[in-house]
Amino acid sequence: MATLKEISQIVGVHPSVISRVLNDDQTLKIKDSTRKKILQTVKELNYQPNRMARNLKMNKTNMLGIVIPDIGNPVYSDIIKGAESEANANGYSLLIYSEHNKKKNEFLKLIKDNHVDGLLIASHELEHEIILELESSKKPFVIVNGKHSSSDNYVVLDDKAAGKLATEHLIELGHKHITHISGPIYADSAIQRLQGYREALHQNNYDFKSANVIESQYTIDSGYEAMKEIIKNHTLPTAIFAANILIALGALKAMKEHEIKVPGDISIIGLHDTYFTSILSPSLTTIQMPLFELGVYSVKSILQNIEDKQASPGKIIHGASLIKRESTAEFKI
Amino acid sequence: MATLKEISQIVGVHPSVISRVLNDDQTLKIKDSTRKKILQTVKELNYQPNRMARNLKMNKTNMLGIVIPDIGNPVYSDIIKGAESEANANGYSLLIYSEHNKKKNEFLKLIKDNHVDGLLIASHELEHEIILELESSKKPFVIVNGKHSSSDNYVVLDDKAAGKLATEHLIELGHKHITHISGPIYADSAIQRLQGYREALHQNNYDFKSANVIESQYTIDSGYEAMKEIIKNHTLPTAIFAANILIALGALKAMKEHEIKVPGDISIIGLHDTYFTSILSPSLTTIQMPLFELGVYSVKSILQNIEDKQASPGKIIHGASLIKRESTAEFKI
DNA sequence: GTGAAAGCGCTAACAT
DNA sequence: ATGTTAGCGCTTTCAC
Repeated sequence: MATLKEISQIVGVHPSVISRVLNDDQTLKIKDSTRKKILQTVKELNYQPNRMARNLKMNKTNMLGIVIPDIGNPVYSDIIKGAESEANANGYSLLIYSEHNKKKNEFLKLIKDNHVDGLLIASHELEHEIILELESSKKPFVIVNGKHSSSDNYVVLDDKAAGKLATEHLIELGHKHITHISGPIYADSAIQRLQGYREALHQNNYDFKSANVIESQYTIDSGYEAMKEIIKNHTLPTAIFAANILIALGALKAMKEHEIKVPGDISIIGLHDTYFTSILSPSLTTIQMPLFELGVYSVKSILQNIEDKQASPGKIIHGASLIKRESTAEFKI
Repeated sequence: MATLKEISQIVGVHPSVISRVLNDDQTLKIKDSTRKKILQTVKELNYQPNRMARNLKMNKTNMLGIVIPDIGNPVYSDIIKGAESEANANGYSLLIYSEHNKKKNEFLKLIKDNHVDGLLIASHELEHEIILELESSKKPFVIVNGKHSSSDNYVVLDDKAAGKLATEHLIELGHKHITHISGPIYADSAIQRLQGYREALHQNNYDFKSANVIESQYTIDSGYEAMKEIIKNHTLPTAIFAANILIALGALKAMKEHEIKVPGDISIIGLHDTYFTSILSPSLTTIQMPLFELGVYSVKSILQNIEDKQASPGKIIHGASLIKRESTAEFKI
């Protein structure tokens, strides 16, 4: 790879001039002929500025990091796509840091050793000390899809509205016994979705019964276990609102094993839509969330923070829409 | 963030000594007391060597890149997990470069500007000139899950064996009319899988008919179109071997729309297993491929190349196994 | 046992 | 209109 020095020797001009030409330095006065010559040799030698040198000099890597629990989770791939698209549009690239298989909180190194200029954190288990460390690092960060008591740097979805929408859909279909398989209660998203469920019940003069809420992780396995518990311990509900797509998949699996017909015996609606929900049999009714936009806005927020040196306040990305498919049907006695 | 210089001032020793202590320089002779003092202040100040400076000095980023067509594709997430795991085990991190939404061949920049020390390329559309550019860059690269006529740096799966296994399964179930929805014929994986299909037919004294092969992209939409074409133009087969999981999903969708029962009317087997195949109704019979191992080996190969300065030859990762589920059944008249 | 010096490739402020 | 200089933070070779 050619260096600035090499180019300068060929063109017969000082390296710094080349640098200024390539970086569009407006204050630079230069003859058109030399500029041409420079640009031509740069092109001929296929010159590419050395990123490592540039980074060191400018104290900037033009990389953003995104910390996610698991790269295989379809919810995150949509967030990533949004984040990546916005990052690229601004000359940044996105380093995806998947936490499965890593030591806890190891992601802090990304910031501490200047690997990235800013960090999106889409991980729900964030301890207070971690936030403190992040803040002391002076690098911008934003908590994506979750809140934390000790930080205002967050971007979330309107999970409450989504939970309400899901529950209202089941109510409109005439269901009286609606069970909610919630996410883990330490996650703000789970709390909000549960809250939406409660509000919908309340506004329709339904009693909220805590026995109708089963807590689960946001995983297939955990959703499966939750559904088995519902089947074992309770009188069967006629409808289920699963707080997450993976939970819904797990619940479907359990129902299939127990030969519970969907939607004949039980209707089910899941939160988050993904590319295969329409292919399931029955196809799954879902609440679609603006995950791409969540990623986009999170990056916007970080970039603004990088420029302004001050964090933007917490933000909610609205927009949750019902996608009615086959897994929910009218309640019939 | 503290720098070496700052530490050195506190400890009262030259920066270079600190560097040598931290990098375990065996030739360094130093008093135990000063070493202790150094390590202690390093810890107290939470010192982290500046990655950008280190990169420049050592001409090395300790990053590997992986170029994939689409981050949402479950096939790639397993490869990524394997690659990441092996990279991390060797002190490298993995930069995921998803090509959706990017200019073609833009990934070359990753290498040219020294962003990464080596590149895994899991993209099927690789032109000859790109290979040339890669080779002229002198950085290690490996083509993952695909071959290319002009390079020996590849790691592939045993796609032929997988295609054979899938087809044999259908033959054993008594099917006579087996249609193959193949991948795009410019992809080596598609050619190999088709070859496996042919071999299985041949060894069982079945005629190979080109009319029984429909070409598709490795996407849901394309698989859907391919299946619709089969339904429209041909006498229906009794079994289908889909060259890829997404193709299988698309085919399932088309069959569902046309009220074709699986496996009652048509049996279907897909290549690649993923987390939700068992949850589909009917659950999908698949050929599971060692994708994680593919990722692991690809990184091993790159790292060896970085050390030895010479590429390892092409390699096939064996291991394709049938996972029998509900979507395939015995042929009954 | 420790220090000094050089330099990776680039950019930015200041000279000429 | 172009050149000079300094320095980002680190590692490495050599000197004492």
